[in-house]
Amino acid sequence: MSIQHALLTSLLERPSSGYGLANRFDHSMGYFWHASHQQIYRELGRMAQHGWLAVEEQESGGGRRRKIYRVLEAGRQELLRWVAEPGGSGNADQALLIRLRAEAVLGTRVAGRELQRLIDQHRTRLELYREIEQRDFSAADLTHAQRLQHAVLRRGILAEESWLRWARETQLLLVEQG
Amino acid sequence: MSIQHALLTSLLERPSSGYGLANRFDHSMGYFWHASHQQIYRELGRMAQHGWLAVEEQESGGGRRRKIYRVLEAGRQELLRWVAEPGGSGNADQALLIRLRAEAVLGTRVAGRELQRLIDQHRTRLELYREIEQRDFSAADLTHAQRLQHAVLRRGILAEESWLRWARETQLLLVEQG
DNA sequence: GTTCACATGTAAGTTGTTACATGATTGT
DNA sequence: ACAATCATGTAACAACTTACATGTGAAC
Repeated sequence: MSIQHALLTSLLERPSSGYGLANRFDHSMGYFWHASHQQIYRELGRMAQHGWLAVEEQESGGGRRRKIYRVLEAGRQELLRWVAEPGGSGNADQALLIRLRAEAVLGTRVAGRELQRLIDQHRTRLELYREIEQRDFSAADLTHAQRLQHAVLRRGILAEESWLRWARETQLLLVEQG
Repeated sequence: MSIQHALLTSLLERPSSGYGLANRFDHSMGYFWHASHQQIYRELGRMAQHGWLAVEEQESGGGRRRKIYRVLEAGRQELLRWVAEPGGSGNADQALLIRLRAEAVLGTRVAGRELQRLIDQHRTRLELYREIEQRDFSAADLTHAQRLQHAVLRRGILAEESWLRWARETQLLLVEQG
């Protein structure tokens, strides 16, 4: 459900049509998330019904219709509420990235708490994976099948290490008062 | 749809009940994927209908019912077909990890091609991200908002670098004849 | 006797994907 | 004229999540 908050963030940066949003989305959030245009149109419709967005229909000259969506105060409040709220459902790592982008446009400073929560979580998981690695894959004479299983575990370990490196980098950034 | 192939792989390693599968799944594939028990029961039912699995119903003594699923030849053939077939829909990175596990149990040696295909893809993406970084975030006087946007891009860059490190590690493994 | 792990399922709702459908503007 | 890009939507389906529902066996 945080696709809505990703869209709110994008729309606060600049009011846009669904089409324009889909394109910008691929460039600004595309590093970690893709949304199809159908998803975007559906969510825009819902958020307009909730009163989070204003729709301005343009019939610019001829027949080409465009709908420009702009975030209303209720939408901004919803985004503020969501950025400050910890966890929630769905992928928390992705949600954190959206929260950082949202902070950039809202000017708040609350995402650091969520970052710390996820750091603890990832650290625990990494420790677990390393224990499994030591226990099951530290022998010198592993079979080919075992080495393949090890490779799958390695992906998990390297992914956690990489995430934690990024998290430290980002934590330094949040501590500075820019 | 490759949840089916993940389950086939697990069941080839050991025939199990849906419940047992759900638990083992969290430990063997849990590094990159979680499946709820409802998903598992549904897919087991479908695969049994397809004739990929045999179901042995146990009414062990009293009333406790268990269904033990075992992979039939048709299921093994399907897994063989899928492992060799490139790409397909869904997350290709996750699918590769399942393919590696499947190779461990099938004894095939075809996943290397898919690994190379994904390496090329990830390399291209990483280059693109680095270009964006240089173009938009190499100045010394970035605002706080810009630095947050940079952090989001950094996650993408570090994730790609980490994936490629893993891929090189894994490629060496596949080249050795274990 | 009550909690925990085992074990399986239905139902409803949300989200995501794929296919189909339409029409205008811009550039060649 | 024709293709590409802009622009929006419906419909059907597939996948996934959450809640509800049930019952056994073992341990404490």
